[in-house]
Amino acid sequence: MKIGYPCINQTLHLSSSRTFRLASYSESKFKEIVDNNLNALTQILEYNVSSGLLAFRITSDLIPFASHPVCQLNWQDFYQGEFLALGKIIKKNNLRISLHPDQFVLINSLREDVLEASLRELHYQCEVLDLMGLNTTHKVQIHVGGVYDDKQASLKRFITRYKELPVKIKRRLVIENDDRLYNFADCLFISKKTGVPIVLDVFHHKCNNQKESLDAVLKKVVSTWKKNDGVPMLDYSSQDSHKKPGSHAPSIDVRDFADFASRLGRRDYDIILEIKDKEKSALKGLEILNRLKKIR
DNA sequence: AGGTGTCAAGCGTCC
DNA sequence: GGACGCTTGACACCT
Repeated sequence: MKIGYPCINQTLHLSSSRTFRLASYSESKFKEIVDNNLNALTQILEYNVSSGLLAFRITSDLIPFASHPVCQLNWQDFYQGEFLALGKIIKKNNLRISLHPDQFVLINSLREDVLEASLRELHYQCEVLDLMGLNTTHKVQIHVGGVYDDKQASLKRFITRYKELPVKIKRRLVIENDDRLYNFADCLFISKKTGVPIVLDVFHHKCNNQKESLDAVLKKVVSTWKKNDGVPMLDYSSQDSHKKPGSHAPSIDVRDFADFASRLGRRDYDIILEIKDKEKSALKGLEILNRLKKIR
């Protein structure tokens, strides 16, 4: 069982997701920012290793504009050495890595230009993992996408598009249930037709479900992950009690997490805590997992 | 130095 | 049909 957090570390005063405006794009600016981001990522991973946080989501902003036509530099070759060095840290310490393209990546879009941009972005994110020399247990996770006034047709379009993906993307892609449009049952339907593994977002599942028990859902989730996909990944967060349903808590709800963790049983999962104070909550989560392990 | 409007990209909801 | 939310940071320009 590994636990970690997404993208940003608040203890170290550095960022692996610095970016800049498209209007101010230049090759030197690009190199300056990417140098910074790769260096920051190295330090964040080292912090994670020394803290026992062995799961981590790398930011989509690591290489700004990597999938945009404005970027003409062959960054894959230019930063080959840096990527390999990062991969070495990851492999040596047995870290689990994911990436999560944001809301613009929609492989079931009705718009051709959106689909093309999405494929370019997926290609970039998969390439980052490839360049690090990582195997296919390191994943790129997306949501199913839009509904476009016809959920059945949009589900089917996702399936068709998925089947047409290049192997480079397909072997890393996993889907995640969301809080409004496509719930776990929808993801399972897609997974059965395609074999795509499912990242269960436990919090979204609470918001949007068909009354399946957590245990029943987890059992099904596990069956979607094959040997080459590694241990199933979960996203966890809890409700901000001061905000409307669906809002992420500022800090981990220790009791809720302990309750959730105790229901995971003996099966193995890697968990990303999507909580605003990042590594601070992840460290509390790690402590809870360690305590549970001792009791068992 | 600190404040703030804005940023490559989409979609759904609300009015 | 336009504004806003998602979820949020950080750039870039202003004072």
